[in-house]
Amino acid sequence: MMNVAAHRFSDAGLVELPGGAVSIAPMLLAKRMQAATSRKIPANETIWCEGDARSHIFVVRTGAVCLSRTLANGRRIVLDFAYPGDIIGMGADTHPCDAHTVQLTRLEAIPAGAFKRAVQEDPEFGRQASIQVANALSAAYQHVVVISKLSASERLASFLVALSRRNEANGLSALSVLLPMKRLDIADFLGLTIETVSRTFTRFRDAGLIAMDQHNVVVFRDLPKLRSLAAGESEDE
Amino acid sequence: MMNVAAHRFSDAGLVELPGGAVSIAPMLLAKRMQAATSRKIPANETIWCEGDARSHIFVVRTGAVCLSRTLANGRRIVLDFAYPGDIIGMGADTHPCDAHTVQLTRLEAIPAGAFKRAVQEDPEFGRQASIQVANALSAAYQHVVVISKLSASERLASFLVALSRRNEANGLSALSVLLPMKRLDIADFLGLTIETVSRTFTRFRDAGLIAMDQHNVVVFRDLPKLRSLAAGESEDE
DNA sequence: CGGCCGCTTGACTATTATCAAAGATGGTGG
DNA sequence: CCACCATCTTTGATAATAGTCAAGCGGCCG
Repeated sequence: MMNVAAHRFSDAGLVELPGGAVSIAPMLLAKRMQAATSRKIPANETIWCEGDARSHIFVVRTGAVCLSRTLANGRRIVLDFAYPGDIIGMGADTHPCDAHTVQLTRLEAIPAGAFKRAVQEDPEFGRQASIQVANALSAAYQHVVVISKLSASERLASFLVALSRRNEANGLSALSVLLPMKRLDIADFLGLTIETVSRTFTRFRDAGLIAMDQHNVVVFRDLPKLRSLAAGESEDE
Repeated sequence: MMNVAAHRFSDAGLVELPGGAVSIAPMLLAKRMQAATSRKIPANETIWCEGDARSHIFVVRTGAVCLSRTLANGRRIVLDFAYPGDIIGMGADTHPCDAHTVQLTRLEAIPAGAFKRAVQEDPEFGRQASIQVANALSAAYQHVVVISKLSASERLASFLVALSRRNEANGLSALSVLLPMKRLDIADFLGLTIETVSRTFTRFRDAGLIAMDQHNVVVFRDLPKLRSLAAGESEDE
């Protein structure tokens, strides 16, 4: 239903995904935990850069991570956000994107070699990986849809609804969401500018679709309408 | 370097990919050919629809296939084009997109069951699949970049340059390309309208970047400039 | 030969980006 | 604890790019 690529939980245990974030079931993860070390990273810190050699696979424990690419002339694109439970840094030998924290974040770092070995030794592990990547690819396609065919309002609605659904999947309320990232990150994820994102938030508020006490807490006042917007079912067409 | 997702050849033999197209090495394909039947399909014919149960995996032999999604209100997005050598229709049990021919196309149809069995029986087969999907995901990310941050000219340049590189990879000239698909397909792939695509072709022609005798044959007159455009290195920034 | 389909071109509109500046917010040090 | 500063967000005015609406052109097929 949305663009936040990796935030789909599955009954599978595994994972693999070049640059994107993937969910991992606790038990299978636990099997590999002996090799992992924990790292605590402040907000707005770079975890790796595009082109860096991949040394570790990271599991997000707390906080949030932003995965992005930057073009020659400085234009930046956010490809995905990773939240607790997501795993990031898999795939090719060199990272295809930058990764930075958007708030204080705790990561488990699993050496790339150990992870690779685990995938090779356990065929089921590898099979589940394929499924996860296929899901991530579906999500990336959905991101293409959102960016290429939805208006500013529809894009922001789609972003908020995805966060709402994620809350729901985690047993939290679907009626409010926290926005750990900055407006710039949201804008670059949705292919908009910070001004347009800000104005759209204001319009949503004025239209009674959401309420915002602080600018990183959104309370939904008309979730059905937002969902309809997110699906591109707007009246104008 | 581009968005035409599946058009990356690798030394791997395999494949897997929800909706997208993937290249397959001739030899490994041959091993499975006994189960395949050939189909010849006219232009503008639907191969499958979004939501259909997946019955076969198809290998494109000649022609070209367009993979697309359509939103509730009719807006359409082209996710990928598939050319000879590409394999389409893998992934989930139901197709996540529509597929239609853009010209007379010959397909090899491999029953889904036979394909699945082959993947399960041969671990290396499955491992290569993961790699292919990872590549497809990288390409999808690149598509996101193109659509969210490039101007109309840059998007079209990126499309043309990708076709040029594909020719090159196939031992053909990089200096001209054929466009088997309609303007609408190009527009929906690049997140533009047919009018904008048409105007951009005209501007490229007027600027001496390309020559076009027929509207489906493009001859490059300034490939370096086009490549620079495609990379988003335009002077205006 | 005629009609249809797809491509091109033109005039105008609209959405979003850009440029600019004024509030918030949060953290730091006095 | 408060004040200040840097950073982020919001708001406003204007501009530019691409979309929309409309019409004309051209080739292809019946």
